[in-house]
Amino acid sequence: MSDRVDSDEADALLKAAGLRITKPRRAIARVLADAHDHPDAEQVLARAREHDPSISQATAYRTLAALAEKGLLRTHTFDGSATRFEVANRPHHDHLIDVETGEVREFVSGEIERLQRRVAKEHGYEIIAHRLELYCRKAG
Amino acid sequence: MSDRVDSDEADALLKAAGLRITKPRRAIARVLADAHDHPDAEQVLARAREHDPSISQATAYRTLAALAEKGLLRTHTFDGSATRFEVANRPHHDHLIDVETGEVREFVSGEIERLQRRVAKEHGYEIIAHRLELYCRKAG
DNA sequence: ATAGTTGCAAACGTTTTGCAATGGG
DNA sequence: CCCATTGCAAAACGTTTGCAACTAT
Repeated sequence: MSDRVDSDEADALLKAAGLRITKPRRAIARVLADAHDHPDAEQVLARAREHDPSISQATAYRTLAALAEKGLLRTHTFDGSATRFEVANRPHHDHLIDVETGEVREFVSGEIERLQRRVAKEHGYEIIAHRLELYCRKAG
Repeated sequence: MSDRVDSDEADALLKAAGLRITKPRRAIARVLADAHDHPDAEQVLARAREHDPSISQATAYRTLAALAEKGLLRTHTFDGSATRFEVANRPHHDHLIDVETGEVREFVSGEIERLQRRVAKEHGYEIIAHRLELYCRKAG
């Protein structure tokens, strides 16, 4: 019900990373906590500057790197483009990337995951993590 | 038995891409045909320069881009680092990575591929390419 | 002959870094 | 108070591009 929840989530990210809580970092963490997409550093910076216009590019990159290094953000490098970020505490999903627009859709397929486990098992392994990306174009 | 095979393979790559056969391109294609690893552009250039030291960076990038665009090279972008290349004339496969030893096994699952196409179709897309990596540990 | 290709160098987009000033614990 | 953090600007990095000279067909 209360907005405080979001603010707490942002601070929690920073604390979990062992980072001092500062105004720029709070704005950046807030952006990530609120994001429903997979923004790259430039987009994170632009959004954070709506809260605090004085934030520098360097701080955005440094904060993102620190959070990612501590495992609090997941990073995706779709093809050769800019690294995109998302908070890591959300349920697993895979990605479908529109190669023409760069749009990213999330999906989950229990069947695919089951088959992945079967493949792993056939090789004598169990899956710790996986990455599945579908590079697509709109069907004609 | 004969070395000519390699040279032909390099030329075949260029012809298949509809590119004129030139000395720099032949050297680059040769490097790719001979590669047993996944070199990035800089490595391809360095190796090609052993055959022809006058090759420019621009030509390396342009040739790699042309071959990749025609589907004759596969590209991998591990993390955010430089794009790596490999000739695409080997059958498609996915990767199972042993997170403890780093060993990489290749596998193919027609069923998974079929489900991938179904997922894409459900979103109104067709798959251009995909990447599937299973990070595993040996089953207890 | 002529369209495709080249090397060079400059530009590009993303990310990192050196530094002096600032500010959080 | 002290060290982490900041903004700035410049540099680093991988990659692309404009251009005039060259070359395969």
